[in-house]
Amino acid sequence: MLKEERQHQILDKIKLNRKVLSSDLSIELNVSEDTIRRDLNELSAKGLIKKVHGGALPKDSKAPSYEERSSFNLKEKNSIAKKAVKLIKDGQVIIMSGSTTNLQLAKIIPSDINATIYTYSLPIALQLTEHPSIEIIFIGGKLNKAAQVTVGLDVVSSISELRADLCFMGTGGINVSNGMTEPDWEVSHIKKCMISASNSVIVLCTKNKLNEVKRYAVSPISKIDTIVTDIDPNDSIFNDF
Amino acid sequence: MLKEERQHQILDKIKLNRKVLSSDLSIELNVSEDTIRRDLNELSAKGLIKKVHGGALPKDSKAPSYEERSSFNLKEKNSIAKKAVKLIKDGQVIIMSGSTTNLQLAKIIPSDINATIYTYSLPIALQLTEHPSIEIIFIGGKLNKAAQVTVGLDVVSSISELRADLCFMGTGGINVSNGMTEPDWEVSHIKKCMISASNSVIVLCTKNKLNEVKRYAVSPISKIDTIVTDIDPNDSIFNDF
DNA sequence: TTTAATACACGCATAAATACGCATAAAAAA
DNA sequence: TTTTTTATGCGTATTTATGCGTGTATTAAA
Repeated sequence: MLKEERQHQILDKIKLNRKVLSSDLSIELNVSEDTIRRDLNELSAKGLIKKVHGGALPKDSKAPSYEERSSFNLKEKNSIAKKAVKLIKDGQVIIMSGSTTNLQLAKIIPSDINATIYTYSLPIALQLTEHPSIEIIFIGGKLNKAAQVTVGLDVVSSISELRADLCFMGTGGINVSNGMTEPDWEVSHIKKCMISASNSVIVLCTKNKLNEVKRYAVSPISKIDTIVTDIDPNDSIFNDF
Repeated sequence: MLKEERQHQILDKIKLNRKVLSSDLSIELNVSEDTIRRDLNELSAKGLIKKVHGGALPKDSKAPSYEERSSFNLKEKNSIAKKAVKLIKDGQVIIMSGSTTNLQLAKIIPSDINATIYTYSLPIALQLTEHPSIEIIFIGGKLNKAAQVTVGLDVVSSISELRADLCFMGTGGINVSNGMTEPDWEVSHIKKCMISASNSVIVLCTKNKLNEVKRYAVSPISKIDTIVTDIDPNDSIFNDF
């Protein structure tokens, strides 16, 4: 039996039984436990399963939880948020997409600011409940558990009916020729709506997203009014822009 | 049984019963208490549970402000939630109002239950994102910061368009002659909608709410299918019902 | 407070699982 | 073909998981 074939069977079995033992597999597939272990280690390295002592389990389906991601690059995100918050003027209507950078922004909005904020992100809405004067409108729909944001047609149609002064959004990637891009189709669609609903579009973007290109286009660079980043303004990376 | 498997079962049991004893687990999982203790210590080191003398408790991870309110009458609320969770059948469509008792309920829904849950409460939705299989639909609208729920016309009209099997709701007060009542006009209106959208209405109600009467009527007792409380079924308080 | 009963941490022993080096077999490339 | 790479199995040293005994800490009862 080919190695690849065998590994495929292992994956199937894990999917079916939610657990496998190296000892069982060794007998079942007529190879030594050593070989099984090597298989499991490879599959684990590819992130397809979770190797444990004695066998393997299905990989924790949840992509790195929201909490974990929010601590990654926290310093940069905070510095971006600090710059972005200055763009908020009293009395504005604002749409915020769900990103950890936006969450940082929500945390630091000065308490004397009055504004109406539309969002479809659970953590951002929850954060904003601590602000004394901001009016929060939550955009309902089907919840994406991993990202803790609502998605789907309801969200799209709700946003289409809005009119906002500002819109803060995170991004999957951005560069000069492709503009803003997202890895998820639904999100890309929602962001298109956000852009057409807003007078001014502000993209919050950490260094690592710059010059990244994802699968689905959101908007050409020309439609973006402001990009806030954590990069030195003299950096050569800006030559293109 | 694999170590990881066992630890996962321990976590499930803590989630369900809000407490476990090392001695019980030892018998139940067929390992020595020593092993159980080592498991509990590991889970505790990972921050997943709180180890105490004799066993372990769930680790509470919510913001302290909300926590304070939740912890009032927590014991009673939890006992109500345990009874109520048994009423959930696989595949049902459920509406949940925003109350701390409902939040307790959301925490202990067994992970093998499949259901679609509509809610307009931020904490409940956030809690449900940790459930592996439940589909969550968040009902959008203007946010009430204190209660962390959406309110207003949007909510009313969204709920009116629904059809649900079950509806779990907290209440401001309930008695025989006035039925269910609420101190807030908007909330009373939303709850009326919930009732007409659901085939079966379940009211979760702590002792102190019984025989209370608030300003705005929601529903006569006749429209309520089930009341779950923390009171002894022989209590004289039930004579009227 | 003193005392008895549990629950606990620690060290050790054991068995199972694992990693590593090496030899060989199988497959692919030259 | 020969050479090179890859996959596999085996022996051995190491690591991990677990249970048990002992002394200590914690809790509850007297």
